[in-house]
Amino acid sequence: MPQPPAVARPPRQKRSRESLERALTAAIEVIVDHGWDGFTVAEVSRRAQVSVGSLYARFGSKEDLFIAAQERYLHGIDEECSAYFTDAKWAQLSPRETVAAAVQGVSDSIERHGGFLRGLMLRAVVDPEVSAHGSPSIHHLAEAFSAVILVHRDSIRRVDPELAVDVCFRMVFSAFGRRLLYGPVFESPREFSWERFRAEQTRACCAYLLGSGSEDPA
Amino acid sequence: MPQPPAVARPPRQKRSRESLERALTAAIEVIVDHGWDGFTVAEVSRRAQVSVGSLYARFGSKEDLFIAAQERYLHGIDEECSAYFTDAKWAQLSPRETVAAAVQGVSDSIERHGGFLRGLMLRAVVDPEVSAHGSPSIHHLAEAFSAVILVHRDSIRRVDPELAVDVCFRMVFSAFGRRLLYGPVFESPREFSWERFRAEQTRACCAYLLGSGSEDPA
Amino acid sequence: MPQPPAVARPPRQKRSRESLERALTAAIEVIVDHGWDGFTVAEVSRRAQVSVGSLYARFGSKEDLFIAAQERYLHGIDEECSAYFTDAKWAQLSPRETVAAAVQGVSDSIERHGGFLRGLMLRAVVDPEVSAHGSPSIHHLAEAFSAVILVHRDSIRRVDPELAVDVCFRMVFSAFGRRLLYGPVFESPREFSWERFRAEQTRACCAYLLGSGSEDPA
Amino acid sequence: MPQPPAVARPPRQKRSRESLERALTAAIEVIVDHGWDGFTVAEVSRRAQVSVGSLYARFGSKEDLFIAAQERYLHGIDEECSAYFTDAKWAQLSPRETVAAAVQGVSDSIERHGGFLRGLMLRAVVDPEVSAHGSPSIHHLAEAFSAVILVHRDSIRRVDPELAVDVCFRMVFSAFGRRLLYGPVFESPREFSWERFRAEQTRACCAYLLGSGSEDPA
DNA sequence: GATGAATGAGGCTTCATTCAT
DNA sequence: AATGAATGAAGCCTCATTCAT
Repeated sequence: MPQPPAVARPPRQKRSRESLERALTAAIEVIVDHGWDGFTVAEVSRRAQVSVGSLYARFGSKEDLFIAAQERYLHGIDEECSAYFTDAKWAQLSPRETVAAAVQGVSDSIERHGGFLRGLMLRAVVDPEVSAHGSPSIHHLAEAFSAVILVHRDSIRRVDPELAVDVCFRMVFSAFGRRLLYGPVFESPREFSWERFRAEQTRACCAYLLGSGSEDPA
Repeated sequence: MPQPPAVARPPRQKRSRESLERALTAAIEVIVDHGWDGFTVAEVSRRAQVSVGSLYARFGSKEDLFIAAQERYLHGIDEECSAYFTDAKWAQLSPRETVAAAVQGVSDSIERHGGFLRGLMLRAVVDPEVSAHGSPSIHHLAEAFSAVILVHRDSIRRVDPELAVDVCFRMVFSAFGRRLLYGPVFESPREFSWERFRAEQTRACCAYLLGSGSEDPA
Repeated sequence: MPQPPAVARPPRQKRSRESLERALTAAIEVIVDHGWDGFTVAEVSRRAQVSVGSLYARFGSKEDLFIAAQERYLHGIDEECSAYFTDAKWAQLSPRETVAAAVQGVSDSIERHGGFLRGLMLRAVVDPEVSAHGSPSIHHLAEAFSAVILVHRDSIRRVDPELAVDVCFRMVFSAFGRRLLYGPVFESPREFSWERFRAEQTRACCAYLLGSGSEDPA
Repeated sequence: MPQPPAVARPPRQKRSRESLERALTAAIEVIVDHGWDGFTVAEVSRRAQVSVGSLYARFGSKEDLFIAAQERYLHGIDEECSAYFTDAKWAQLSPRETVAAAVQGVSDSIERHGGFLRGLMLRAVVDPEVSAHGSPSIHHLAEAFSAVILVHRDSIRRVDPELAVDVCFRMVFSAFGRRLLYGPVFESPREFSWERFRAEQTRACCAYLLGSGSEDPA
């Protein structure tokens, strides 16, 4: 599982730790509320009640501040993800139910953290550091997703089940990520609710992984 | 099919048409080479050998210049897309081959125009005008994709074949679009070639649409 | 009386004269509608349906265009003024009535042409050419104002009646001019209607020129 | 009496207060030396030895900088005005002398601050904020002018002495303001010294307010 | 360490004027 | 002569980063 932030210079005193705390919280809020375009050092300073100078003392640059906020935020997601995917419930699910629940885990996570993820994904396109620091959390999610499904490895009708599950994860993650950034009618005028979209993704994954029997009840 | 650019004020004289041409070409180049961040009015002016004033005479604002470049570029893609999807070859393909070729059409288009599309997609997240002007071309592609596959409607084992094909398009487009923006190992450390990725997308679509028989030859 | 425009290069052909005509009319309209800030060469060109090049061919610079428009406009005012102040009616008026009518003449003229005069006065502060070209018309008005009042020279209880009348004109012109530019409550919060203001100006002039007997009926 | 500037964000440190000081001083100088047209942010920055960014940190916009300079300047005038009109001398003056001194107070103030007032008045025509922020100081002057004269209310032969005095103030202020902006021969070719002009204004006011006895000693 | 004022490069846009057609 | 496209200097403003206190 990804580790806590390593970017910021570690603070020694309590007061310092608190203001670092506020800085990260504020940075996240700014991203959520105003997106990357509204993410200015001055705005974070104002919200965090931490001086610009301190921010630079701690983070070195705007980019690093962003990355630290990102790590902080993703750390939270990681824990959520771990909690979701290590629950006891999984043991009792059928392959099909497992896929459904796994897809739902990914979908929910993206939907719930949409505000921040928008800013993050936008930035990751352009800034390799952001991309590099964001990747592990997604890998972690991918890993968890794969693990629960691969429990049913025998039901997977693919030569390379690991690969197949990986492909599923990519499909699902891409589809929801895209929807998050561009809305439901960017690629196609047909509108879907988030739930319906998830249901279809699930069906597609089942069909791909589990093969026959996944057709609609005709 | 989407229409040619309507954003720029039409020039009257030949010299003028040439410089408009240069402006659009330069704008596209700048986006390809330096992305949105490098897309400054001054830079386009320099590359196009067209004065800033002329750009504003023609496009009114930086945003409009971007959109005009976008329309110009997408118009080219639209034509490519139309050419690809209206070819005679389609008549002779099996459902499975049809899906494969359709996926490949989308995949190739995205790969070939990756440079520009990166800038465009990045911008579409934030600027609703860009999004609105970009959408039709993707809808056009979606339509073409759907049309060729729906020829084999009878082979589709879904209650709502139109919807199913739409979902496929979204999956494929999202997956390739994402890979374009973030590279092959962003979501998962497992590396894929573009071709392999396409092959798996195809399998997934076949499984989802065509049902049994789509398993790997075990 | 001031002469017609001498600034613009005289046109030879009819078509030319017409477009020069349109240019001047348009220039005036622009000043009236959008003030000096909206007075751009491009805007005049658009309204006049005369190319920018032609405007420059004719007027040499934006400043000269403005001055030509000014002369054209003021020429009209001059004629109005002449008409007003040479009417037969004056012969039958008492000194007091004469002052009242003269003040009204000035007041009406300023009010009626307020739209253009605002732009003109604003410009005259800053541009000596504009000031120099505008002056004669006001001098003309001053002259007419003085002339009708000086008919009653014997009633004027001042050592230097010419000077006294001149002072009156300045007072009246300044007061109305100022009101035109700044509105009724700029100098003092007490509001006046334009008519009331004129009435008081008249009283002041009468008091100053004609002396005792000008008090309010106590 | 109008209050000191409230527009600029208050500085916390000494260095800061000094540079704010320099900014305002420089802004005023620029207006005096080059008028509104020369009042550019860059020029103020240069003169004040204060960076553009600092100006914006403090004033938010060019307009606000102008208004802050205006408030600063007018505050000085207000104090001068208060000093002049609350002096003990007034108690000993006759009505006629009082009017003369009051007119002189207005006249001197306008003459002394001509440089700045030109820029200010020019701007007030076009910018309602400037107008609104300038008005109170003139109202203050009007109030002082009225107060000293209304001490002699019994000598004023007008039904409404307050109104009459107000009218006088407007006449005087307009006349001097106009002369300031346009010079002595704009309305009439007859040249006057500033003093002579003031003398006549005084006579006119006396005649209007005090009635008979104001004739020139024939 | 912490603060927040100061810096100034760099971005967008306007518009008077010129000049090729 | 007439046209209107082209030019580019100049203006306003933002914001990442530095640095005096």
